[in-house]
Amino acid sequence: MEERQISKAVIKRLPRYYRYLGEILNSGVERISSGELSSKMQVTASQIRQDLNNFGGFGQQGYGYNVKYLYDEIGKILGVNQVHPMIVIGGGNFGHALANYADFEKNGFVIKAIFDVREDMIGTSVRGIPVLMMDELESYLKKVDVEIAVLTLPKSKVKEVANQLIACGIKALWNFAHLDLDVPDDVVVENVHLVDSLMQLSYRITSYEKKEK
Amino acid sequence: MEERQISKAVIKRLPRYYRYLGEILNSGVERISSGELSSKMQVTASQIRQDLNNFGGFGQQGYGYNVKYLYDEIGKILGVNQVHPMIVIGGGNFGHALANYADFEKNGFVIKAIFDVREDMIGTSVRGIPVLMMDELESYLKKVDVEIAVLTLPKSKVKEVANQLIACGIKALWNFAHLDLDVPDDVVVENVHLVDSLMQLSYRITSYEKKEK
DNA sequence: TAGATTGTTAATCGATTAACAATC
DNA sequence: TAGATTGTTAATCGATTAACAATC
Repeated sequence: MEERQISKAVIKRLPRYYRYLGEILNSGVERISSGELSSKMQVTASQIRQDLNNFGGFGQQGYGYNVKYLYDEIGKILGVNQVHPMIVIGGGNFGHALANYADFEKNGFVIKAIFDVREDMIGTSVRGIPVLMMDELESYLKKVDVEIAVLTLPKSKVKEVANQLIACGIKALWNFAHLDLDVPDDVVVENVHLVDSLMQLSYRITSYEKKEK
Repeated sequence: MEERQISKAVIKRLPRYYRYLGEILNSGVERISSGELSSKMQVTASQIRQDLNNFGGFGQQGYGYNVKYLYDEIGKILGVNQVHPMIVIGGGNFGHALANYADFEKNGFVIKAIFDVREDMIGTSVRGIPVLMMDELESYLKKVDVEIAVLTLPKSKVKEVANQLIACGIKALWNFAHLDLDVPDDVVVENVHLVDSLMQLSYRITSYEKKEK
């Protein structure tokens, strides 16, 4: 039950480990030491070992880590060994782009439907994913098992829709709207704040130029 | 010249302060204390004061902070008081979505052109933003001042294009491809790794369910 | 002046790095 | 067995929080 809380910083690094290990695996390498991985990834070997040991001992003294095994184990930790059915709310440009992006499926994130309010989208589909109307949402969620709802709708409507989704039992929101959602404890929200990301870039440009003067 | 290095954690919080202050400003509030802001934003008042004091004393004892002034000052720190001309490389779904997203412009991030290789896009435009061909890129960059290049092209082509851009003098890359770019010291890269974000969400779903058992 | 709240120093907490005994 | 490399403890570093003197 009560597992030790893993820090956010560690979780944030896991997908990157997973990605590098996948590439190393594809290149046919069988084993790797924390030292080798360290130099590839530009993090310390110590950090790699500490991070991994939060979840258990995946390596072997004198040998290192078996790439395939470690890759799979990190996959399990991240939950990408399972299928995560998703729906996209908002059939605008962003919703379309996400639905068209095949990389998600490779990791088990499967978009089942797109919801929108625009009536001219009735009957359309994106890469085989049907576009449904928002008023069908609740009945849809009663029939179909959905784990993650992706929010790509206008800021003004997000809160209302999020509440509706939560009321229907959705426990995970991937939020692209530029606001913070206030949700119950058992609902997880991951934000993608593109404007914030751009501002951080802008800060770094500005501060770099300042330093040079 | 040699300013004290501001930590990444602080920079990451600045856009959020900026957003909240913008909303508070719009609601007509003139002054705010770190305590009030603290309860709105769910961070400690102490952190707010520490963060701000990295850049100077923006408040006044006994009074708090003038919302408009603080908002503007953070804007300057982030560089959103300036115009940042951008180009988008990759006219696919994502490039289109970004070009259509008007929120960037509000903060000074203006997309000037979209570049693609697909010849059927010649002469087209998105919201008035022209789509140009990749072979025009270098001559375009000689004529037009561009600060940020947005990379929304297939993984396989990103590195090559990034090098080309850097050779043309671009100093800032906003990278949507799922790989880490290796760039010179004077070039800044901000990554948007959507798959990583989704995996973090997935981890939190999985670990939450585990705890509940 | 008294009250409020900042700016800033000190204390605490957590994360990263270093070191090394355990062990393959 | 000797060499390599992990798992893990200890040391360091940095970030957050608490406390309070300065001051509006």
